Amino acid sequence: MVQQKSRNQASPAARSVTLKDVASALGVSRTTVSNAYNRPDQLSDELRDKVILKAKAMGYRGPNPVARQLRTGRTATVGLVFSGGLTFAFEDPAAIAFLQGVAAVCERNGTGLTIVPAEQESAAEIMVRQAAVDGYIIYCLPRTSPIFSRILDTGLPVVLADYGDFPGIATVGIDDRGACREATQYLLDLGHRRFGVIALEFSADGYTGPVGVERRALATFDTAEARLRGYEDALVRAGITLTSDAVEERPENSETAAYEAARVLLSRNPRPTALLCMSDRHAVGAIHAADTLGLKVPDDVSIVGFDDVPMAAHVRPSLTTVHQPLAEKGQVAAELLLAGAHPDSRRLLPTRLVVRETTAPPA
Amino acid sequence: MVQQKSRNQASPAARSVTLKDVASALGVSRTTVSNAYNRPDQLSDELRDKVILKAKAMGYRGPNPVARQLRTGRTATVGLVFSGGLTFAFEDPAAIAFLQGVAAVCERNGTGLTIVPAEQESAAEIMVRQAAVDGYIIYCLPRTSPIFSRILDTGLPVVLADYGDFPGIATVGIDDRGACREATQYLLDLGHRRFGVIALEFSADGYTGPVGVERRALATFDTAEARLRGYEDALVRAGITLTSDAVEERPENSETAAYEAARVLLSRNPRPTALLCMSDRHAVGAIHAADTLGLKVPDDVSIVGFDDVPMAAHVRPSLTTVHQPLAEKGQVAAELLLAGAHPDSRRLLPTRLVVRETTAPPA
DNA sequence: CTGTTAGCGCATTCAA
DNA sequence: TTGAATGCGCTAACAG
Repeated sequence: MVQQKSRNQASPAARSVTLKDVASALGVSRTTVSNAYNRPDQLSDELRDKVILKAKAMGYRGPNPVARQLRTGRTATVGLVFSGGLTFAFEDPAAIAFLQGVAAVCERNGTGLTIVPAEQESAAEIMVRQAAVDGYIIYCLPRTSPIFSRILDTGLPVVLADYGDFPGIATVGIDDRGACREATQYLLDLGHRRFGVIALEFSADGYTGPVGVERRALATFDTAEARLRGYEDALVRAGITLTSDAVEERPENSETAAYEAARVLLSRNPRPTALLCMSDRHAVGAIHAADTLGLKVPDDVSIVGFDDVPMAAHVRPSLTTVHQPLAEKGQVAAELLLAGAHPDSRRLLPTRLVVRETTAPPA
Repeated sequence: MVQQKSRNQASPAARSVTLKDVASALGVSRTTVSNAYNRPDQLSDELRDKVILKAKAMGYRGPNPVARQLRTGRTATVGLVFSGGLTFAFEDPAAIAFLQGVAAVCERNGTGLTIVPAEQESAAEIMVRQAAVDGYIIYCLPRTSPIFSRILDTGLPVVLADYGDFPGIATVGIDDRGACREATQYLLDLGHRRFGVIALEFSADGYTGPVGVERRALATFDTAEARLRGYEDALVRAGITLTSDAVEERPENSETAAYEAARVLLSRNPRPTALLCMSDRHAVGAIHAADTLGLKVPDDVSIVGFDDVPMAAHVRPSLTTVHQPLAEKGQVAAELLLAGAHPDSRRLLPTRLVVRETTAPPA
């Protein structure tokens, strides 16, 4: 039986040609072959061509990336961790825009991008263990997630996106609280006095319903808490109290979820004249709910979203919403990481209220 | 100056603790430490705990993934190559749905997913060289792209998505031609006789305008050509000829691009009573164009899309379109790859025409 | 249950 | 320009 010398290797794949093989077949040193690929200026064009040609003829596929990574200590790849599973991530326009920003920088930089799902914790832990990356960007992962500490354990540079603040780790985000304060103030200035809030999840436990102090105390997602505070800032200043049943939490960022929440809020008596939503998808669901309740937007109820995803401008009526630079957030996150993710890095990106058609003075 | 023994290593990062260090500090063998992490059943719980504890105390971060990859010959990561740049990819609902499918399978399988951008060819070649993956899924990359041959050169398993046919490589796709034939037949049955087509790109050169035989001869994207053929199949059978100026190619899959194309087509005399679009985004742009031209959809003009992305059901009027299982396509691609991407694998997924509100008999 | 041995494939000094 | 030597950090046979 024709058989190669048995190798101490697990992979059943046929042993392939290595740089060494090419070198010896050619009677040159390994260095020379390596240089032919990686440092063309270190040898004569003639020799280089000869090497490459021979390599091709022998079926050499070029330097093995893994071996190079081990040798150089760099993978030229960043890891991106999403919470809530990839299915969620790729359905959420905000997450996609963020991803797009990250990807753009990676692309420009010749850096790979590895997606690490954090849906099932067990799987995620394995992923983090086995992923060959030079650093991580963490998007929307609850502080309490075990993945979080796993990643920190790797000792690799980390950038956090959309975390209020995290001493000792680089972060990028927006002033959620200020943005929401501004949006609410706008509604107050229009004359609104009765408000309802459709909130994103405070904690990754699937809770659905009104949000009271106990609920907020347990918050592991900074975003929801910061935004709610922003709403309150403005309301309190106007002498208005937001009762817990004026705030409906919906863990899922979908139109459907918000639809139901809006129906709950709009059925209260007295009915709120304005709905503050923590995402545009929620806002769209709220518009739909108002519609089916026979309420006109914005005449009977004003609605404000958050994010300013492309859809916000396209729905009818078009959405008044807080614009945040989602793709840019991704870009900055990637840039920060590529620059080493200095622990003191803190980038706050600007937001602005975009007034469109879903807001008006109350009837 | 306190200085470690100089190391033959490029990375300026501080040398970190290795498995070997832990082993010697503990007076056990490297195997034992390795086993403590990878094969808990190979040593006593007691010893294992001792090892892990000591490792932690020493600041050992666990087995280095790259070293493991080199050693095992597996990276447990698949590469996903998109054409047209990531910015495009993450903006295109169809691409995202595909990605979602791929990601879901990877997640389930504990496999990483590395996105390889193929926007700039030079950068992409570098990426392919340096990416540590066990195989590639190629989505929408023109046959003529140099990346294509680079990837084939790696000798790694490859699965092609949405390529008509490719001898010797595993593929997954749909029967574009048949699906379009069916959609067209439906319009014919409604009584339509004058058609316009808004086409996706035939070749990645940015060409915009009517599509004649010369243009089609150069096609490097199978999808556009197959779909156009499908339209023609049905038309020819009905004795109708599609002239080249009844087909407007728009390389960009956006509402805006289609809007313009539709204005061109709907300005022809006689005006087509039906528009066949190769994507839902194109169809939505066409609806918009009809609207601004004062034409009612579907009374004055029927419009058919392709893909059945979520938006298709939500726009008003809701879109009659060809449904294709986008996420499932991604799933199958990933499954095929994980199963070794046998060159003979060919999976054709079912499509179906979803009739909604944008089609009706001609006036 | 534990240790010994032998590389995985490469890039990088340093000397010639 | 080129080559020899070295080890990146780990895992899997295999033997004890």
